[in-house]
Amino acid sequence: MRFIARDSDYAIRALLFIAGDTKTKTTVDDIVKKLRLPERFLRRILQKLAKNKILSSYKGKDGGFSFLKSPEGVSLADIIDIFQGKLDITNCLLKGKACPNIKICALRKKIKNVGKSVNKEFKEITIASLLEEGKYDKKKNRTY
Amino acid sequence: MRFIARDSDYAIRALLFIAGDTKTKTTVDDIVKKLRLPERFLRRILQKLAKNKILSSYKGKDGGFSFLKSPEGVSLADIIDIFQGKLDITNCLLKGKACPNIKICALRKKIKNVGKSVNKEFKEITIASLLEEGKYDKKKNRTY
DNA sequence: CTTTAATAATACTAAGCTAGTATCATTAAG
DNA sequence: CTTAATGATACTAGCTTAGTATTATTAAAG
Repeated sequence: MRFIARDSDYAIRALLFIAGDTKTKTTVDDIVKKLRLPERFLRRILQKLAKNKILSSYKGKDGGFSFLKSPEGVSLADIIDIFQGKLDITNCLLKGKACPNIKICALRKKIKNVGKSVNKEFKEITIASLLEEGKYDKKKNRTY
Repeated sequence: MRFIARDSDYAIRALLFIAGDTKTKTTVDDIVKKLRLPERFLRRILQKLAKNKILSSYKGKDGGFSFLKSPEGVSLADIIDIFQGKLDITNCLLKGKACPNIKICALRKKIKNVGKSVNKEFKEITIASLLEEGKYDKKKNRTY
């Protein structure tokens, strides 16, 4: 089972790059050159991040992307929510059909609770916190 | 994001039925009639459960399925593992390609930990424990 | 020793999802 | 008005999911 889809993953990489960038506006080309991600795909990802008020986008010459929310305010939970949907979708798969246990379902309730706790943990992982760890690694000559 | 795929879901329903069945061997037809699940699909699911030593299968007349492990020993983690693969697959999606942060990845380490704790919680949800709750609901005229 | 009632193995398939690509439109600076 | 950026939208190959279909095997019972 995979927690992180490719678009979420690329989004996080890109956000880390933008957060660590010295320029006030970062272009898609800058990110692509550094992170070697597929350009058009990344464009759509950044567009989605802009639509979801994570980034601001600026069209035209000297355009690019910058954070709208601060990196402290952007968590893994937010990203996963945007690209993969809410974590706690644990609906009954037989809904509508003749399900013998339609009224309550102990299992689903339990899973929902697990989903909630995962969500809580993911909320604590922010772009800012990851960037901090990234800086630490920079000393060892590792970049994010 | 979905935690439980359809085959896992059907597997759990079927296991709950088998665990609660008074017969020593339960046939696929019995389960299909009661739970209204797609027969051929369910067959393959039960075969997989047998291959994975969760159930014993008996061919021929008077054949059917029964628990090999006890229902106490079969957890949600086991089922998900069988049908959806291990929970903590958080490999770097850029592995092999030129990844700027190939050596360590703080994010992935964190996610791996979340995966581990989910796995722990899923290990505590057993067929037996779900059956207990089912029995409680039976008093309210609800069957599993 | 054949019929019957069960599972086993394996191949196939339609629909939807994932991870992209391609094209054209819009915008703003200089 | 050219250039350099993003925006919107449509398309697509390959994979995954949720099944179906077919043929083989096995064991009990008459």
